[in-house]
Amino acid sequence: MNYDHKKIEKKWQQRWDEQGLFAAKNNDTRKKFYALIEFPYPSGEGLHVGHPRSYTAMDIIARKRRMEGYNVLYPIGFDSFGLPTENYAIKTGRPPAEITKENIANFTRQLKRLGFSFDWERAVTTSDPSYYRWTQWIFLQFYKHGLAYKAKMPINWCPSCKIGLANEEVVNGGCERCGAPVEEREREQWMLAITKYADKLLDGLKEVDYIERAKVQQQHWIGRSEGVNYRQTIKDLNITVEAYDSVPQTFMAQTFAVIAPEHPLVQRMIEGTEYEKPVRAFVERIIKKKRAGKLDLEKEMEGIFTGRYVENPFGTGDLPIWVASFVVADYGTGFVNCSACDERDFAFAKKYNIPLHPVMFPQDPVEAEKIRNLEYCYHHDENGILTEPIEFKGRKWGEIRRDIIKYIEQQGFGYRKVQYKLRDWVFSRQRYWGEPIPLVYCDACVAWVPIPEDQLPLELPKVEKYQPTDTGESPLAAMHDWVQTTCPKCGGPARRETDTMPNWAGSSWYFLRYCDPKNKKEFASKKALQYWTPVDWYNGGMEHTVLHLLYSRFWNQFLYDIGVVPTREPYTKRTSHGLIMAEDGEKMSKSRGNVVNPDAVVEQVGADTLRLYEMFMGPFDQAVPWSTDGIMGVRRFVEKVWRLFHEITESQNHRIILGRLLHKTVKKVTEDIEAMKYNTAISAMMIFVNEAHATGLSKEQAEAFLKILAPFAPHIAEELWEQLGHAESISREPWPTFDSALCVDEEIELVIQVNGRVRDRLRVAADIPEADAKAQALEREKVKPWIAGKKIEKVVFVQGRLVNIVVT
RNA sequence: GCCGGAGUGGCGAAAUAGGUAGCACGCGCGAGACUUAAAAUCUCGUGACCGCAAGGUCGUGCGGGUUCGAUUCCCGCCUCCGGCACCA
Repeated sequence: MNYDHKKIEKKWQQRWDEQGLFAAKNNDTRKKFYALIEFPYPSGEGLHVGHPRSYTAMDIIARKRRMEGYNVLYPIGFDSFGLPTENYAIKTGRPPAEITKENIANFTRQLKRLGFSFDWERAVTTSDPSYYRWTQWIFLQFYKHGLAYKAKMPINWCPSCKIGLANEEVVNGGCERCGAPVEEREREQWMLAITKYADKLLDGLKEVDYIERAKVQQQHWIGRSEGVNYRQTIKDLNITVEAYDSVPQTFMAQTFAVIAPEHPLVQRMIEGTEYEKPVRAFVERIIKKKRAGKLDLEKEMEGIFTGRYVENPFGTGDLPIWVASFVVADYGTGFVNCSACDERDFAFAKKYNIPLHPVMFPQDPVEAEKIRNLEYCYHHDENGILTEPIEFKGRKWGEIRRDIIKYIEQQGFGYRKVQYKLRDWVFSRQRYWGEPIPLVYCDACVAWVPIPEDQLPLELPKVEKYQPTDTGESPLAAMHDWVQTTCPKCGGPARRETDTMPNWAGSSWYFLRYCDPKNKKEFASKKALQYWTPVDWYNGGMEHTVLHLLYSRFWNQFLYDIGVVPTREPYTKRTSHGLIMAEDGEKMSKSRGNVVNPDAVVEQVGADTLRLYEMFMGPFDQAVPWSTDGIMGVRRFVEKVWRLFHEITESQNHRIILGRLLHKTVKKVTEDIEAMKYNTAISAMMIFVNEAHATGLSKEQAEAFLKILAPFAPHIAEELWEQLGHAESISREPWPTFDSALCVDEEIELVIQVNGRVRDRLRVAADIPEADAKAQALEREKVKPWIAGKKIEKVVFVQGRLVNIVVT
């Protein structure tokens, strides 16, 4: 019988579908397991070979868990709002909803062909009104709790996409999607106050099991630092200005201050003075450069004196205020006190001949002299010795942080302050294809009024044109009939918000909807959430670590705080897969023409082979290049399995050997799956099959092997399982167990070393006594020449491994 | 610059509570068997150098160190990938 992957795979996919085999049950006494992958964006290009890497990995986990007796939820859905579809709509004039429907149909077909054990009955689509009704509802909860607010602020504006971008969407000063240089623009934007959750998001990381890289990246992104804000006054103007300092140990070294070019105080400081003209010119030039994204590239720092001084709260003289290019406007106060103990400050002062006053020195007197002479900048050294203030003279920089902050507070110089790099989330988009923001502005109430919850969803109206307007408003703004409405509160005239939500919105809570996807009264019932959440294991790409992962944690924590979800953290465990590169080692991309189409692969070699290959190609968390030859090797393995079950008959005399190997294989596969070491798990199964070809195998052995193969290659496993005479799906079988005693060899190869070099090997019982092993080793013919005439210092014995004779 | 991760055969990679590196597995390549032939399949070989061979020497990015023994641990570098990037 020939192995016909097309026939077999189709047959089982249909059967699984008909039987609803992978539908998760909400009311169940079994222990639950919630496996999650990042749902795809249904692009016109169809599935990418990168998708199955993550999906197969979690499918293997999900299938194994079912066999281990868990009630498994492994859902799928579509993150269908977003730019590519809208851009395609602009180009073709076709409604995005229509395009999306087609793309989803195509993705569904492609995903089903790969045999994933998704619960298709729970599939959600973020652009479906029955779904985004609840996205809007959650937004209103944010609004009602004061965490959604409108602010006029400079946003990252992409002139090509005509859209405002979140900080996270700006890559190297360019638009993440189209690469065009990003400009700054003032706009009224809806913001989500994620910074209010900075500490909670940080704390939550302690209680979750995430891949270390992801934790570190999130911590970095949140960027918490603890320091002091100095209270000080600009001389002659009587303006109070604070300066943030995260390294206050060396505050006595401060000799000047800098302010960001964008800072509103700059204008007030120079108004009507001789500095007004040059400073204004400087500021304009720098801001222009910054907007063009050209400032970061050249590391050169520039500045200009404002003619003003800030009163030094420490009484060591007034600090001249400079406008400096390197000051970040929206971090801290945008105003910084500078000293010899910071590299940038030091370089800046040197460039403009501003006096410096070091107060920390190395213990080495020669080096200390160099610091006194300002030869280089000395900073952040745990062992640096302070000279000022007098109360801290002689103490080490690394030991005085707490004390000095206390001192600064006691003296009234400033107060303790925590800063974050995290900024609030720019939540509105001037686009059509997103969730409408369910608020209306009422002139009479002078406020944004929420649409009553029972009137949700606020559906996206059909428009004629999908182009953003020239003013940068969304196409919805041109729909006057839609925009003009009445205020739900006072009944007076009102106008709708025409901005929509970013596509991070729908994906920030989809894992909750999966728990109860058809619910019409709530976003998910308490009971369903209680049972399923948190997600036990979430696998996804590293590229989503500071975007989707952080945002969805934020939403979940907020929903927890208002009492509508049962757990603080949404995901217990987070792992990440490596990228699949093209055969040439480059990133796969349409423009390079090196994209591998999964449809063609499945057609040619079958879904089981593709799944196995993607798991076998290399370590799961590492980037690996695609290899057409490599996939043929895996195909050969699949065919070998097929032949094993059709051609090889049992041969009694080798059953013992194979039995041991089977136990070892079951152990290896069982453990490797948990550690996501799929490549070595498959290699172990290959070894087993190679051996079984030589020795034959019994029915029980064949069955056990099929069970461990099933999560990887479910179609062929089902088919062979059926051929062995079983009527029930193999996915209903219990996961095989192994006998630890049978996983160790009785006989081993003992290595004999002389001075650490292998000179001989011999087969001995695994539990050979130390004395016997040593005695035998010394008597070996191959060993004798190496020890003859030499003094034996000692003989090292490692149980089950080696004897090492040390001679001199 | 800072923070992660990684450097091992012709290639993807195995092996790290220190213990046979690469006869884990797979690909590729070479030879052979089967075949009229090809494909498929099966068998054997495949790090470098020396040697007819037995065998030996060198080899896990580079330089040191600890150890009977280091791909694994420590110190100092180099290169590549990912992230952050004037955050005071």
